[in-house]
Amino acid sequence: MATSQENLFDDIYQVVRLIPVGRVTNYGAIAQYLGSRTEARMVGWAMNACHNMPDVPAHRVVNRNGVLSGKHHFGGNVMQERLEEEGVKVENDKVVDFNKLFWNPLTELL
DNA sequence: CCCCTGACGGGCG
DNA sequence: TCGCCCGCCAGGG
Repeated sequence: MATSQENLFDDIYQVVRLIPVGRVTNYGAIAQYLGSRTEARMVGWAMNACHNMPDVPAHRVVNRNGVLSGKHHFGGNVMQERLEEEGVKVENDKVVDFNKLFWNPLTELL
């Protein structure tokens, strides 16, 4: 513990936890919000380690196309059902009206 | 030590 | 508008 890397991961989880219900965001937005030190891939990588963080709504994080790129990691269509349960319509593994449901930490959070 | 992959994104042709 | 390539960081073989 006390490693700067964990701090970075925790920072990513922090932002993801701030995502309101019924809203979705993309990896690049989180990375950009944290700074250039983080890249979209790193966010995804952190999400891969979020298995120890049940409070991290990783299902609300999709790619810039609004596609549930990480749904495969949730197992079956858990990610999709999770989003629909929160009021987010998902069709063809893609978030409907992703443009409207998009939550930008750089704009809405800051 | 070297190579490849990965829950991505943006730029160029 | 669609398709392809490069870049970024980290972990595994």
